[in-house]
Amino acid sequence: MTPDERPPSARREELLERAYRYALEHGLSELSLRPLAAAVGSSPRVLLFLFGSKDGLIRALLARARADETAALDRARNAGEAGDVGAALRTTWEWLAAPAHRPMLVLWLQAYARSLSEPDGPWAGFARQTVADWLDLLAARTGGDRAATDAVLGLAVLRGALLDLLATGDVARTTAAVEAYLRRVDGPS
Amino acid sequence: MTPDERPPSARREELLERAYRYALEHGLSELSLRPLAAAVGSSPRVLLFLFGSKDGLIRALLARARADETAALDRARNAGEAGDVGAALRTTWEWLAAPAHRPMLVLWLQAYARSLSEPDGPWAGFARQTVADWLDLLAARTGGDRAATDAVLGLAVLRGALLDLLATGDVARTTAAVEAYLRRVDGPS
DNA sequence: CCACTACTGAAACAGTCGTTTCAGTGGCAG
DNA sequence: CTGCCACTGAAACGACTGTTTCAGTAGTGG
Repeated sequence: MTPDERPPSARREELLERAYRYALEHGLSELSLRPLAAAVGSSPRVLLFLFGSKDGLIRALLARARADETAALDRARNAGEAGDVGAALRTTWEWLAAPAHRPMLVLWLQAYARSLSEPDGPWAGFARQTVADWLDLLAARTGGDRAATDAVLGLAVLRGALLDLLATGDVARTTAAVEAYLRRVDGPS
Repeated sequence: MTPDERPPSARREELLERAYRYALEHGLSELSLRPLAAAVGSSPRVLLFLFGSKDGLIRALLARARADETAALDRARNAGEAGDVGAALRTTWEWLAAPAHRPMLVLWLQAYARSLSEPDGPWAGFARQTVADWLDLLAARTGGDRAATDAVLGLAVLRGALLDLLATGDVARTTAAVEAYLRRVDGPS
């Protein structure tokens, strides 16, 4: 009998939220139960009981991180008029560049990288899914093939600038690059 | 007395090369000495002797990976005429999109992500350094401020498209996006 | 009161980790 | 032959890993 994870409960969600905040500070790669349990005021015994296994915990944390990402996705969806890819990109970049979101984005990149080198385990499919989510959003604003390519390119600009920003912390330089792109795609008018 | 790592020797470089190939298959995050030693036909004792510590080994592997990156950087430097950023980007993308380089690039992304969440340890500075290397190259081809921004943007396009490619494996779609960008930056002429 | 569910503490299990200790190899210079 | 040097094997050390066993506790509904 594989120990199943418990259905959502008050205690489970409280501990998940605290564990998520702990993961934002310490990263997911080196997470281990005993220090985590001590930090969130619990015990390894309880974490295993509520989440079934460490993999179950990681899956739950990844899902929690995806909830933050979905929030950003919705914000982009409601930005500007329908069909206005530029507005969606601009809004999303503002969100990405906000210093408060940096720990979450580092966590996101970690999960992305890990899911590439470990097709099995709780990380599986994270990268593929996150790409698909964003492309769906951006492509839904468009019609033809050329516009689909624009969505792929726009997403690449955001993600590449984000990589740069996370490494250097240089908001001004990376924002200038994103805006240079938007100026070209919107037309110089 | 901290156990120092030995100077380069025939045996050291041979084992480093084998360990590098092992890391390309299994990733760096979960690397541990005993399985690695078994795979490369050695023992933990010898790896510690030659590299001083596990951190020393990782530093050596990271440096080895950087050697591959430097090769790509030189290829970009020699592409097209001086001042032709587009040619450098195009050449680099061909290199990035080659299936043979994929394991190395996944490894690169792993190191990048890890160096963001762990400022100390052997990973330190990897992300910042790799960004700086490429920006130096691309910016050296240019003069004014606008061109510097173009370099940042061009690099972002490559890295963003690479993230997409590594997750989805879709060479055609990501290459189309990169070329759409190059067409705009070179001008429609 | 009683049974039931949800949760918890303490301790132990078997395994892996990086590293160290001790004791050697084989080869090559003097 | 002697001494030095690069390298190696076997075994152990203590710390840490996820997980399990056993034994509870608090609260709630019948």
